[in-house]
Amino acid sequence: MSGKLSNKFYMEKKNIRIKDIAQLAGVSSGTVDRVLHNRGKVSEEALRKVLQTLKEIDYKPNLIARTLGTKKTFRIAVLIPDPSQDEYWAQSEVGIKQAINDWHQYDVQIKTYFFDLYHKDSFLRVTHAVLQARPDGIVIAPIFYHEALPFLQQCQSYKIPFTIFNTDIREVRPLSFIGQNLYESGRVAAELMCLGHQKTGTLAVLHINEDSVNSIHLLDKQRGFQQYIKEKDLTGVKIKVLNIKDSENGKEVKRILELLEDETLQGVYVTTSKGVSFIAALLQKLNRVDLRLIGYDLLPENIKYLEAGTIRFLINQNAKHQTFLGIQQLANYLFLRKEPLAHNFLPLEIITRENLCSYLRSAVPHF
Amino acid sequence: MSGKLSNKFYMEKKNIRIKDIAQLAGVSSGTVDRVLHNRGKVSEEALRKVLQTLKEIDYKPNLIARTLGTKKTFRIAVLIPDPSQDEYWAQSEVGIKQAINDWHQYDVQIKTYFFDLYHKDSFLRVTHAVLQARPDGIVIAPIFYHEALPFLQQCQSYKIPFTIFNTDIREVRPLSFIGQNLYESGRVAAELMCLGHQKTGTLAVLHINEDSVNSIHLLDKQRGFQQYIKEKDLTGVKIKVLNIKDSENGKEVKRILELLEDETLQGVYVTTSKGVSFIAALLQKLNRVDLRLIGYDLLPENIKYLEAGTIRFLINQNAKHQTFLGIQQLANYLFLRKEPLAHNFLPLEIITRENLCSYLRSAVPHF
DNA sequence: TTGAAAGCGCTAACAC
DNA sequence: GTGTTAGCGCTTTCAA
Repeated sequence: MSGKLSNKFYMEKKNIRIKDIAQLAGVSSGTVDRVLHNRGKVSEEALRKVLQTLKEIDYKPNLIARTLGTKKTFRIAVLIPDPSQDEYWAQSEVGIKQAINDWHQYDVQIKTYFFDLYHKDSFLRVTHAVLQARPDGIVIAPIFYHEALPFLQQCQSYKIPFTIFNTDIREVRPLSFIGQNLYESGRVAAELMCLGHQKTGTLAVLHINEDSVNSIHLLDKQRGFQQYIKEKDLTGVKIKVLNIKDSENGKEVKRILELLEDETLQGVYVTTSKGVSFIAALLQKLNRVDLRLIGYDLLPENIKYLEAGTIRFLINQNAKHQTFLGIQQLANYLFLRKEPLAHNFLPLEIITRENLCSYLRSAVPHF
Repeated sequence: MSGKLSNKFYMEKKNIRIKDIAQLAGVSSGTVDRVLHNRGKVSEEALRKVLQTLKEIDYKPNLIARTLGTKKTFRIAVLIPDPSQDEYWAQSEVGIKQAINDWHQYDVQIKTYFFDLYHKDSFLRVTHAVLQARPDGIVIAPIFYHEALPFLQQCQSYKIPFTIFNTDIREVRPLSFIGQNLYESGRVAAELMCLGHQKTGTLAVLHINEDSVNSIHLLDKQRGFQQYIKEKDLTGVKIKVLNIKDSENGKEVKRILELLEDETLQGVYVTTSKGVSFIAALLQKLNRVDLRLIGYDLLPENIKYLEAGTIRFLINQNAKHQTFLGIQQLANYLFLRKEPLAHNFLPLEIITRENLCSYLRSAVPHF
């Protein structure tokens, strides 16, 4: 340290190793290791000495060496709906693929399990298969609440750590949850809807093509939307809520058309990622592109209408990032013992025609 | 592979090691290593054999083992303006601190060099100090173009890799550039400005408290803003551009006040992060909060006015993330030999009152 | 209960 | 030119 004054960085000392601690404490490195991981079998005396030196210095283990030392290979199961059924989940799968790519070389094996987006029994089958496989960790989008709950409780009793994304389940304590605050999401939509608009007229909230299971969550968005309007004291503004189970169904389409014919209608907020392009198509046909249309996610169809100007705003839920992060956190936990944050609420990204390509360009970070 | 059928993951094979390649090619692992890093001293014959097997299999080196094997400690110099002079650069420093924290345990030493935001000679002094220290890599915000250029060319001739962030310098080929597309940034501002507004009136573009050096870049924003208006064919909209060198100066303030008294004024776009809170304060005083005010960055002052509703939109340049990413990419390059993308244009994040806290909550990812 | 030692996959120095 | 080998810091096994 004294002889290298020409080196601007000389003040940085090398990290302390287990060996150093052992030396300072007057024990062997094996004993230090046992203390660090309290694997027992350490005498009072040795324990005291090691803890003492540990207190005096700031030991940060070399995670890389640790990783190399433990030859254990981890197996992670990822459960999401079948990507071929839904563009949103197709994006999620992209995140999985990226994570697989990142971790492949380190004996972290990631296996994907798809279940049918519309059939709970398919989900149940998959969860059974996962439990059979006894993975070291699980990453899951628990969109079927009632079926997911017992499964996750089972995981807990098996001591299999899991991270949850997309849909929160409050009853279980996951290693971490990754998602967005849906209430705030609704508020953001309302804010964008009202910006520069007149203080009268009708706004519509549409829940399209979603299972009733999910609608619990969609109600959060709706609440946020309504609450914002209420707070702004926009008493001249009426909010119509429509629940469209099946946009292919003629009767349902008729309800939508009726809504769109409303002369006082100012804007439409679609709470589901797959619903908004359907409305956009209708608006184009009806030549009502003056309406302010707000929806979710950078799905190919949605992007098309955003670029065309029919959709004004998309709030990005970033399924790719959510999924990637979920796996990343679990793998880091297993592999490097890094505890993730319990709750990771991703930012509510506002996408417009003009900032769209800045988002399309920027990939999920690789590490 | 055959005996473990009960294991759902059995099909995943273990990663190939150098030793395996050596065996397959019928040479020693030393030779394989020499080929992989083309350190020469390999016979035609051996080279051929190794390359052949390398072609047949998909070898991904274990970066963790490599890291542990190379005992080299890297030294990275980071150059930014003095954080105490400017909140924007204070955020940048937060990114540095996070990176230091991440890399400390792996013998990647990061040293920060601050220079005076307003004095080029201070920058020159700092660059000399950096060159003296001969770091293994440099991360720099080259806000003084004419001074930075020769410095970076010097770095190139010394073969010191560097990443650039915040301000692009096209003449040199950095390892990577991290920043935003400023032209698009201006377009986004214009889009947000026009949304739901009437098609007549005046819009103001204000460059506040920036050196002429930076104004080259601010002009990009201005161009984007103007171009958007032009494309929209908003012929009734007039754009006033003001260049305010010093918002403390009475004369300059007067020019601003004159502008704000303009009855036709609809909105103000401030291209600099530190200028917008000054305008916001004025608007509050003049009780002209109906004006749409758009600025940059989540600085404490700006956040205050965004929450109050005086600022409608902030476009986030995310100095923290830019800086963190710059260091991250350089360190990964030195340490793990991961080539970053040459250009990393970060997304143009639109911040409103309602999505603000979702952004404040989400930290720069740690890895 | 403890220390010694092998080994994780790779790098780099060193003989031959 | 080539193969061998000693680490990197940690975990884990095995004697003692």
